[in-house]
Amino acid sequence: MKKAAKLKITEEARPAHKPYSFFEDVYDVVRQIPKGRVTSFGAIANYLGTRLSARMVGWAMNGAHHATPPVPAHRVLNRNGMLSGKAHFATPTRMEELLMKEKIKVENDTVIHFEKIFWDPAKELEI
DNA sequence: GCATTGACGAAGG
DNA sequence: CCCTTCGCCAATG
Repeated sequence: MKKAAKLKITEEARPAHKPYSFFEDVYDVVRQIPKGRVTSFGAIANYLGTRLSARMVGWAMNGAHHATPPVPAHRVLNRNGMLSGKAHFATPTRMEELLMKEKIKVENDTVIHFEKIFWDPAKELEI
């Protein structure tokens, strides 16, 4: 489901009690990341058609905490496979722990074999 | 309403 | 190869 999220943002605005559709799109993609796999902000942004707005994906994750159903934000890393958002979790080690549970090895705040378990929505999901 | 700030990323020096 | 700058755009002061 590739849609003009960018346009919907400005159009639908946000009802406050409801998140931006762009955010929902991000959440939707993140929720579809297979267990044991990870992706990057850029990949998601690219899938949504806003390749140059990877920051927005990160910003979207800000609301992922109170999003329902829950969003596995720990599977989203920066392009280097680093746990850039671990500071935003309940505890600084929460993100790493969640990844470890999925057999994903983390070392020095970076996912090992990142390219190997990388999951590109634009490629794996729909095109 | 302008300025600053990001869970980013690519390009330039 | 490391560091800086710039683009992107919503949110916040």
